[in-house]
Amino acid sequence: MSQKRDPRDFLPLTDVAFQVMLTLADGPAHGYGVMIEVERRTDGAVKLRPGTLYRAISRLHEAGLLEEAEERPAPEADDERRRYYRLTDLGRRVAAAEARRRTREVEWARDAGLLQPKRA
Amino acid sequence: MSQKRDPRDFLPLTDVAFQVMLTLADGPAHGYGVMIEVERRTDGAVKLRPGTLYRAISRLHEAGLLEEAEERPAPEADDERRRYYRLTDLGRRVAAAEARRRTREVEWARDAGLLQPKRA
DNA sequence: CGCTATACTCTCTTAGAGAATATATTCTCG
DNA sequence: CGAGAATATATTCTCTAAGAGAGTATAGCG
Repeated sequence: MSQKRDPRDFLPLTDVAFQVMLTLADGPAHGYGVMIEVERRTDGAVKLRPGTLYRAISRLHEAGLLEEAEERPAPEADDERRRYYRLTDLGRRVAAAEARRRTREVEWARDAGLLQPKRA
Repeated sequence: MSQKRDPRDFLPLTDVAFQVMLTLADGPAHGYGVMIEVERRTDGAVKLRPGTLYRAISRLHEAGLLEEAEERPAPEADDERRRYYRLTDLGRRVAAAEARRRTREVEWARDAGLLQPKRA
């Protein structure tokens, strides 16, 4: 039992959901941290607003793709208000499937001449 | 004047919009053809419904990313009901920018260990 | 006191899902 | 051959889901 659902049943993920899961794939993080990290990584191009972020998190939580992490950083580096999340096993597989799907999209873009060829 | 807008102002594109533009990047196509082609390329994983497709087309059209093409296939291969579209120059640049953005996402996914490394 | 960090909620608008409408052509079967 | 089914094609409508943006709340820090 437990999880017999096919990761592909969850695809395609929205861009926001994928960004959140990508951040969590590096390890547990808290909501505000995800917000900052996505903005940093995308050079400010993708900006998660609180309404967008927290609702995305709660949807992913309900879908069983992420869960709250109990382990917390050492107290001197922590802030007790934070709520940490991490990907579930299913979540990681879904994120991987979505990454493969997007890889194919990018390859089509390359084939269509929208990108530089892989190696000149 | 004409087009002085930065392609990045249009990002991020939704997945549907990107799929449509990716199809048109191969050359002009008509609505129904795009629908079939996206479904084929994605092995049925992404299914464009009429309501989704035609509204996406009309949004992209209003935004100046695609335009109607006058050239049509030879009459014996044509169907006069069809309406052909093709990317504008701006549209092609926007699609390319989106493709680069998505390339970066996929690279993050790889760095996070969600995908097989580039070359074993 | 005002700023930053943090979480959460509310409303408004946009986008996608899915079904329905319309019509011409082509295919199939009695 | 002719009727009816299926296909090709475009468009519209309503319902739901998702993102935008602003606002609320609170604690700590300089």
